[in-house]
Order: sequence, then C-alpha cells, then structure tokens
Amino acid sequence: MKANVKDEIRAAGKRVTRTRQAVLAVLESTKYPLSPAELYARLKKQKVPIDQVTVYRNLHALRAIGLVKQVKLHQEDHFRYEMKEGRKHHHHIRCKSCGRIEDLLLCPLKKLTSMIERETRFLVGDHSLEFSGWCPECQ
Amino acid sequence: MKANVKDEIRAAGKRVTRTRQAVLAVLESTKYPLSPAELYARLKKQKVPIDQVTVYRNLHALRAIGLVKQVKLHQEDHFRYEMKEGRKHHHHIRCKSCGRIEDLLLCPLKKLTSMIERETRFLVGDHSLEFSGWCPECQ
DNA sequence: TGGTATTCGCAACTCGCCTGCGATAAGTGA
DNA sequence: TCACTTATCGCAGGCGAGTTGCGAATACCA
Repeated sequence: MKANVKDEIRAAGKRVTRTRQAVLAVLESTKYPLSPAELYARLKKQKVPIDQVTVYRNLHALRAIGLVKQVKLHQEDHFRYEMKEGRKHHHHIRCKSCGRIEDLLLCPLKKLTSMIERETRFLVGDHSLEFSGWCPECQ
Repeated sequence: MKANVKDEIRAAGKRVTRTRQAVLAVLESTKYPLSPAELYARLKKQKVPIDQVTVYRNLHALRAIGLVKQVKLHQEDHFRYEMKEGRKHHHHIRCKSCGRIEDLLLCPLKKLTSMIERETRFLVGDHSLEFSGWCPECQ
C-alpha cells in the first residue's frame, strides 16, 4: 500500500489498522468492483484473520474518506466496491452468463445531462450507466 | 383493467385472480416504478386483503408473462416494478432528497452500443441508465 | 511506555425476499 | 349449474446481505 494512502486515512482521523490495510490491498489488486462477500472470501483465502462485519465497516469508512467507491450493478441485489483513487469516471459491462465484469472508460453523457436538466428541471448530481450481455467466451 | 390484459394472462396459462387484478390496477395507476413494499402498502390502504408473499409472487408471474417490468435503481437495495405494456423504452431520474422518480423518455445509447460491442467483443443485451439529483421542489 | 479513542470480533438483529404446505378458488367440462 | 382439477393464496418459517450493541483489543499521541 502506498504511503500517501496511509496519510489520507490518518488525515481523516481514522487509523491504519491491519484489517483496513488488508481490505485496501485486495481492492488495489483487483481490476473490477468486488462485493463484500467476495472481498471477505479473498481475505479468508489469504489467511487474513478478519470478521465479515469488519469488512463492511472498513468499506464504509474508506468510502467516507473517499478512497473507495460504491457501485451498484443492474440486476444485482448487493453493492460492490472499487478503488477510487486515480481512476477516471467510468462505467461497467457485465456478462449475463459468467458474471465477468469489465470497465468501460468512455462516458457519453455530458451533453445529455444538460438536456435533461432543461427538460425535467431537476438538478442532476450523478448518473449510472451499465451494459450487460455476453462476453467473448460465453457467446 | 383492460380485457386484453386478462386474455394475455389466461393465454399464458395463468389465472385472473382477485389479488392479481388488484396488483395490476395499482401498477396501472402509478406513473413511476413501485417497490413491492410500496405496492403492498397501497393495497392495504385500499383495504384489499392480500399477503406480502402474494405481492411478490404476482409480480414474478406478471413479469414472466411480460406484462410487468423489473427495474433496479442506482443506490437502492431493492427492485421496483412498472407496467410494460404500451410503454416505450425509457430511463429514470430520481431525487436524492425526496425520492421522487420520473421517467426520461429519451435514450441516446443506440450508437454507443455498437461501439462498445466493437471495443469489448461483448454482445450487448441490455443497458441501464439512471440519473439522480435534486427535483425542482428540493433544490 | 502508558492512556484513550478507534476499531475489532462476536452475537443477535433488521430488512427484502423466498419456500413449504395445507387451504382456497379460478377455470374447464359435463 | 356443479364438481373437479390445479393454480394461487395466506401463514409460518427460512435465507442472505447488511447493521447494531457491547466488551475486548489495538493504533497512535503524548
């Protein structure tokens, strides 16, 4: 884990604990958003002693600091988490068959946002965009 | 409830029951997608005798027939349902403050889909797009 | 090297949703 | 119209994701 990440945690008045470092290490080494259960399973596999509750609590804490981002995928009934640091705004595509998730680095919605604001008189804060389909292996 | 809706239910080998009609009536009279809990609350308010399980089972049955569509909104941890019949493909915008949901009748993603298929080699089946922000009243 | 507030682990809980099962009622045919 | 078949219903209980309370452990500041 990078030193500036530790500093960010301390700067937020939080502590750099063993479990928190382990959670961050797994998220840093994964290229797609993980569910708390997947994260917990990986930590167990690595023989990291940690409770499921602690996984949730750390994810919440890291999200509050801004190090981690919460993602909700279409048709899934749980949240996923990914590192926020250094990542550009992006979206996801998910395979309906094997569950594989990939990043989409594009976002075509800037123009659309102002159009929607004009039409609905809402003030747009966020958007979520996700595709699902079949990956090359599952077609 | 329209006669052709009843016919569609029967054509699918399902029965036109008291509870099923009540569920459909509520969905037909609502302009935004309802959660099972909201639907159940409305039925209770209308003094319709129905169990929560029956609400779920009817939503599943109606979805299987194709009369009802399941929707999952960003940052919500439950599903919502809306009438499918006669409705064009659309998306939603949701107020972060009061929870109000409105339809967006546009969809800008046709061109983008083929681009994504080329780039990722996925075969795209669905997409979900949702905006959130603050409605005129909550700004 | 303490003192103390944060964090951890465990148990138990909430919430959305589903399953099993016996009872009820919609639709069919006589 | 009636009786029969089977989808559907209501109730009780179960499951998985996520949360809360609390006493014990530990990061970190002086």
